[in-house]
Amino acid sequence: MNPVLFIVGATGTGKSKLALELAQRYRLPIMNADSVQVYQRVDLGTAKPTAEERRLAPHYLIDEVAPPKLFTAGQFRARALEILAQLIPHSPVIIVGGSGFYVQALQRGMFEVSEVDPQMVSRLREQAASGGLAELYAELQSVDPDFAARISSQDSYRVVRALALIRTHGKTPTQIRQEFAQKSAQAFPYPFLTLGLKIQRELLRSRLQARTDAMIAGGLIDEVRTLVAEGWEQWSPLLSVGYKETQAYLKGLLSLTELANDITMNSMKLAKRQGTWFRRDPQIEWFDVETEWPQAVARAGEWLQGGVTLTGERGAAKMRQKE
RNA sequence: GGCUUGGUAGCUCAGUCGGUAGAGCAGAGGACUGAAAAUCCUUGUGUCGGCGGUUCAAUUCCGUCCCAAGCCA
Repeated sequence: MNPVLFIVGATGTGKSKLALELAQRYRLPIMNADSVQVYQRVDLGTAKPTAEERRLAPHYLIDEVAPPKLFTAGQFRARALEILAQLIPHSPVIIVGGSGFYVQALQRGMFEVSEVDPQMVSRLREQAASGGLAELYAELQSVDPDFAARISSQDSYRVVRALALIRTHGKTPTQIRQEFAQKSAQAFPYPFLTLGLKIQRELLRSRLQARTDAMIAGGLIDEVRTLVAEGWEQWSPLLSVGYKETQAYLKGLLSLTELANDITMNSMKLAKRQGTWFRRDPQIEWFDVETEWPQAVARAGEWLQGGVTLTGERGAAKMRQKE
């Protein structure tokens, strides 16, 4: 069976560049695993591959959804598996992205629960936002004390999600997790290798500074202005790094210099969180983009070409596990 | 030149009626199962502008000098 190569790491490390290099060399398709690049019309601020770059290799799961629609990790997993089922019979696939949660969703599976009612969720969110969070957390504590203990009482996001699950399905997060644990064997049906790209922090900072300047010079502000004028200011991608700051700029809350500084700063914070996420995955093979790029390319090539037979102990073990 | 207000953590500032000081942000580390570029947790010793004086004790009071902003000449 054809193998899958994941390329992960923080924003600005060069994941897309590596993917494109490999895709061209071996004539392979690229699938996106970035939670913001799946959205249409947020192009400049997301560092999406350009139209030219997309001509060099087929890209999937970019521009999947238009405003005001949202895309979730669960939907990502489902779509990604559909697409892989089409592609894998014909070729290996490269999956690139910095959204650890999406990568995990694909590699390790998602709890099997149906959609929750969006209206109920927005009511819960409003309640949490208007001083009712403590009450909601207390309710969660009484229904699912184990889960409540694992999260912060201030974590409005998870408190709301937990209560939405409980009210929709009559099951607690703890129950859902336990049920899932018993049948999660076949989360990802293809042999895969995950490469992680790392970079020295100060180098990343200067790269992100340059990238921010290029985004602004390239028309980020106009991109945001147009979307805001159409009424999408609360649309999730417009609250992501680069977009929320530009919205603040358009409201006159920031100067142009402050805009650039804030975007770079928040990109660094994002990179830090992404690094924290991926660092805990012991299966990732890490390469420093400054000093180990050729090694990364070589390792990827070995995996993509030879697939299972040439990848040594680790790949073989993984393959046996998958069979 | 005179007057006024400031000078406290990398930044913005609070505070100490005299007993060597603490918030937010930044920075660092971490968590993470359907908005995840989200949401959240942990982490605060710095000649309290310099030098002198008073005092058992000064970042705090007094003097003086330096720096910044404003007002008056």
